[in-house]
This record gives sequence, structure tokens and C-alpha cells, in this order.
Amino acid sequence: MRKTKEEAQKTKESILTAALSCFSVKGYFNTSLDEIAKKAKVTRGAIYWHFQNKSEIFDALHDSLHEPFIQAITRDLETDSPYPLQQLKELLVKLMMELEENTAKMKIMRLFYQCDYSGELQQFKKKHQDKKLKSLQLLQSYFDRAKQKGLLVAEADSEILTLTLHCFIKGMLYEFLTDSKLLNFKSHTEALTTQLFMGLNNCRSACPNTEQ
Amino acid sequence: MRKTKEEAQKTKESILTAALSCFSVKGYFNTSLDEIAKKAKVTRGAIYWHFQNKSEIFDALHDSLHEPFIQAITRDLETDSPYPLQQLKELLVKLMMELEENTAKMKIMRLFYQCDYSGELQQFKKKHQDKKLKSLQLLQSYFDRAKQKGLLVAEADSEILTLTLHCFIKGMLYEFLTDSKLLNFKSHTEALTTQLFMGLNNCRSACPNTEQ
DNA sequence: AATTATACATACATGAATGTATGTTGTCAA
DNA sequence: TTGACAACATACATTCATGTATGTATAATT
Repeated sequence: MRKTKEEAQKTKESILTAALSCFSVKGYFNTSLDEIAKKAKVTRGAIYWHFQNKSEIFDALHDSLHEPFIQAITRDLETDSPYPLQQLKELLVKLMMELEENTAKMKIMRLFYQCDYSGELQQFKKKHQDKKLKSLQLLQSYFDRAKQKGLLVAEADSEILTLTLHCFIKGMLYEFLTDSKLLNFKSHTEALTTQLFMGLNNCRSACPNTEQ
Repeated sequence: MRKTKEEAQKTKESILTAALSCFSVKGYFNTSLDEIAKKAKVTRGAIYWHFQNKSEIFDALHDSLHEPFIQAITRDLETDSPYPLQQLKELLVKLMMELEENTAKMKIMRLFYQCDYSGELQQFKKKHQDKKLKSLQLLQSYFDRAKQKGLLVAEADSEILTLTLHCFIKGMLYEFLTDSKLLNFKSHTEALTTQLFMGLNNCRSACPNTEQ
């Protein structure tokens, strides 16, 4: 019953997708390894061969989500738009729209927004928060660029702006992911983000009278 | 070993606070009724006398949090300020500040932000979402008033404004509650909220040139 | 003052999940 | 081609939480 290396890799991935499916239906703490095994059509023995325990599956899923996100921002930052905030807004709307079509990603995100890092998951809390900090630093560089280009009023604090944006995104995603009725991707993403940027974008052109 | 009615009420409350304490340390799904009982210095028998099961304790905690929130808004709406958005902003900042000093409330909120409504908690998801909707309607009335008073531009959509604000609050609270390092009540609450309202407040006086 | 129902504590039965130990089969390397 | 080890499956032991059934003392009721 030994399998080829590629086959083994396939079963590992099937375990991950089965776990995600179970988690998104019954939640992390309410799914047993046996349920995951049955969904993946293996036994618990296979899971214990590929992972140490359930929490390691959890962490593996987080990795698969965050890396592409960081990369998307990093790549976008390579182009130096004359209007960094416009660029940022478009990137965010684009990422949100992509999210809607990628149900697997939505399930993973929902998992991390809803779970509490208690019990066996405590060990990952700091690690995952550090990843978040990294992405925040990337976001801030958009505001820094805008300021350098003189697009923001002098008093604007790029850190405050970043945090405000971050809180908004977090809340919007939270609502998208946990309450399917309140927000609607197609009709609200663009409208809400535009509304927010109206404030973040406290620039001279938007309010020409406030300066000069 | 029978107790007086008031004594019984006290044990019920001690069970609730013990449960909250346990939940905030180990999470809902990782605390057993026996742990709660020990913390409250009773036995599981006492818990099963006062509550049907663990999830009913969870729901009782939610009630104790949301009712005062609704009441605070309702009472604030009784005074008809000439500047409704200013009034709203001040109320929000005030509520956030109060939150910081009320560690019990913070623990309850953290519980509901982090938990996933799966397993035995599914039954409460809709109920709790309906409560949220109610509070959203209350918030929207601030924007409606602002519009009636001619403080918003004609295109402003009070629903979009409310949702944007809601997402921001949600995200800010989420960060406050789950990541103690990122945000700081004293220094950030006012700054971020002010920043946000700069955008929500898309009124004539802020940008006199856009109208008339 | 006797009775009853309350407010629990104790005891028990059950089930479910975990981790590990061990078995088995096939692959790959030499 | 044949060990040796990889990739699991199976079996077992243990723990632990839940729900319920039952016991009990005492406050409240009459």
C-alpha cells in the first residue's frame, strides 16, 4: 500500500482541501480528524503521517492564503503610479473582486476571521499577527508615496491613514465573510471603498480651498 | 442545601462571570462545563440547573452586552443636535473609551468577534445578526438627520455612509480586541475616527466649492 | 408543622476524540 | 532482487466531556 511520492503529495493536498471544507462547515474546533479523513477518503493514519495534529493543518492553510496576498501588493508596488492612492484603491477593489470568485480563499479567510486563537491555536497567534504587520507596512508605502508627490495635505499622517484604511478593510471583509446578507460584493465593494477614500484622500485637489 | 432566591440568583451570576473568564482565556469550545463550575465554586449540577447547556450561557452573555449598546444610542438620539455627525462621532469615541475601562465588556466583545458560530452556536447566528441590523438602523438615522438639515451633499447615500462607518468600527474594534499591540485606545480612537469622519462628512462646509 | 418544591451535589452511563503502537504493502535505492 | 523504508491502515488505550438520573438539605408554602 505504499504510494509514489507524487501520489503522497496528492493525498496531502486532498487532506488540506478536505480539512478546509470541514472547517468551513462545522468550524475548526467542531471537526474531528476522523471527519477530515473520511472526507479525504483516507484514515486518520494518513493525516498523522503528513501532519503532527489538527493545528498544523490550520497553520498550513494560513500560509497558503497570506503569501499570495503579500506578493500581489509587492508586485503592484513595482509600478510607480502618479496617483498612488488611486492605484491603491483600484488594487483593493480588484483583490476583493477576485476574492468573490475564489470560494476556497473565501473559506480560508472566513476561517481566520472567525476562529479564536485559543487552546492549541495560541501558538500561531503571534506568527499570524506578524504577517499582518508586514502587509500593513506595504500598504503604508502607498500613502508615503502620495505624500512625497505632494498629494496629501501637510498634516496628513501616513500611519493614521494606513490604520484607518486597515480597520475599514478588516471590517468590510469581516462582514462580507460572516454575514452574507448585509454586504454584497458587486454593489458595495466599490461604493464603500470610494466613500472611504474620499476621506483618506484629503488632498488639495479634492478640497482646493483648504490650502493655497 | 437549598438556598434563598437571591442566593440562587447570585450563583447564576457567578456562573456567568466564571464562564466569561474561562471563555476569554481558553475560548468557548475549549472550556468545559467542569472548568466553569470549578471557577464559580459550584458543581456542574448547578450549571445544569440554571442553564440548559453551554451554548445558553453564551447567548446570555450576548444579551448582557448588546442591550446597553442599543440603549445608549437610543438615548443619545433623543437630543437633536444641530450637527448630527459631530454628535455621532462623539458618541462613538465616548463608547469606545468607556469600553477600555470595562474589562468585562471587552471580554464579552472579544468572545463574539473571535468565535465562529458553528456547531451548537449556529442557532444563535441569525439572532445575533438581527440585533446588529437593529443597531445599524439606529446609526443610519444620524446620517438621515444630517441630510435633512442640508449638511450633506445631495448625492450622499445615507445607507452607504452607514455601512462604511460600520465596517470601520467593526474593523477597529476587531483590532482593539484581538491585537493589543497594533492599536491603542487612548492615542488611536480619536485620531482614526476623526480621519474617517473627514470622509463621511462630505458636506458643504468642508468642501464649499463642490456645491453652490 | 408538615409538605413540597427548590437549588443544588453526587454518581453514573455513554460516546467521542486523541495519540500511539503496530501491522501491511508497495516503492525505491543499492 | 532484496532489504529497508515510506505511506499509509488498523487496532488499542486513555482521557475527557456531556447529559441525565438520583440524592439531599432547606427555604417557602399551607
